[in-house]
Amino acid sequence: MVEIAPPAKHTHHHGNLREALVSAGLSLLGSEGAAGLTLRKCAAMAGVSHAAPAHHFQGIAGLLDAIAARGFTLFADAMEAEAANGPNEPRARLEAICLAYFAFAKANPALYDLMFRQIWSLAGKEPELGRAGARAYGVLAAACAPFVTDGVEPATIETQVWSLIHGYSALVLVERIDSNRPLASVEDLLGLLRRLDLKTA
Amino acid sequence: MVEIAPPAKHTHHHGNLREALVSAGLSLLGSEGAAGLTLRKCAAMAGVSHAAPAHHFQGIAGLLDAIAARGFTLFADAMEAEAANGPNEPRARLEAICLAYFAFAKANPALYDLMFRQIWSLAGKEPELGRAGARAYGVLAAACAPFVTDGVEPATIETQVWSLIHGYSALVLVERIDSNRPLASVEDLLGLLRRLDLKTA
DNA sequence: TCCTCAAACTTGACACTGTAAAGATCAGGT
DNA sequence: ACCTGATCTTTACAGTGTCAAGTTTGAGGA
Repeated sequence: MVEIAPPAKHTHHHGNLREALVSAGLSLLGSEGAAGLTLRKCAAMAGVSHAAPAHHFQGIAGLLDAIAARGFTLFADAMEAEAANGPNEPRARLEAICLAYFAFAKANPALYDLMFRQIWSLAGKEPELGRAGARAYGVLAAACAPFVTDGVEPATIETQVWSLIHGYSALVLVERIDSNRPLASVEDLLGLLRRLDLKTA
Repeated sequence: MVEIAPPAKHTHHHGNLREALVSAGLSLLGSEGAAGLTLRKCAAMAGVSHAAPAHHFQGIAGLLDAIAARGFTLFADAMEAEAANGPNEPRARLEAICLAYFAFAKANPALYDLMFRQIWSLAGKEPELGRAGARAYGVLAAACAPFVTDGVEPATIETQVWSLIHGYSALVLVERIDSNRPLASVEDLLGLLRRLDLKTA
């Protein structure tokens, strides 16, 4: 339980409390999992009283939203980086992004879980979370675009790809259902994507 | 908050407390969502003291496991029923099961969420939950069998199908990520499954 | 029949959670 | 200089799960 960015000289105001609380939350999520993410622990890490986070984010839901928004930003960054590194060919690009998607979920299971839990509760407000989520969606949608053949909605391809990789990630995080028959590898999963038609325009 | 199966004449022993607690949990999950599922509320519904559930299930995790196990049983029942009603043709059967899968998730969002959350924490023990989960997996695996062509592992097809429908269900429960582009319909999603090869043996 | 004893449940306490109201402190404008 | 509003603290409270210790019940043996 290390203090994150404590004030140099103790003033009453923290200076960058919002940032410190989100960082503390990400840290707790990584070290202790979802159960360890607490208003009071975040407050302690940031070196403020336990009621300070509730004040800034008006309740724990707001803090979770902010953490999830940061998560989506990191998520989009990771996918974009992977896409930029690989070859500029549609199928390879899509697969690279899917692999980055899965790698992120596997590396940050509690955060990934929180992200998709929080984006549900967002009822129109919390624009930061909405924007971060939309950006992540955009990265994947762009990779899907070359596979949108004439007469089919882009949403169809996007939903198919997103469902497939999200479902696989969720199932892997959850371990296998039937321990007698373990899940296939990511590469095997992507076999289904290779059946998508490439637009021939 | 209605009492479930209260004892006719008040004896010290409840008689069928385990059953009453699981039913109470399912009821709470349906009416108030995950946040409303509480040891103490379940106890009140079953007409026992707040510590009784913890005694039977040694902690709330045990109660959640039992509820999730019941959920997987209902889940497998629903998929089997749908498969039995439809035509005995591989593709139609697989699609019917996927639609039943999605319908169950949509009808019982909190329960569906709990099921996949709990099956993760099960560390080898809690055989009831493991068995119920394996049965549900078996229903879907059986529907996948006709698509297992020579040279590919059954787990590959099963993982592809399970990931696709689970991912879609999870995304729908979570609402759309980018509200500017809503998710495609289930039927559109199943378009990807129609690209699977049928075994020609 | 009565006794014993283990299991089922209750009671009471505890630590911890999020929330709310009210007070203290500080920054900045007039 | 003084007010004003935002920031943070203090204090209190209801609710959560868990634990230890006590009470009741029912079943099985002497």
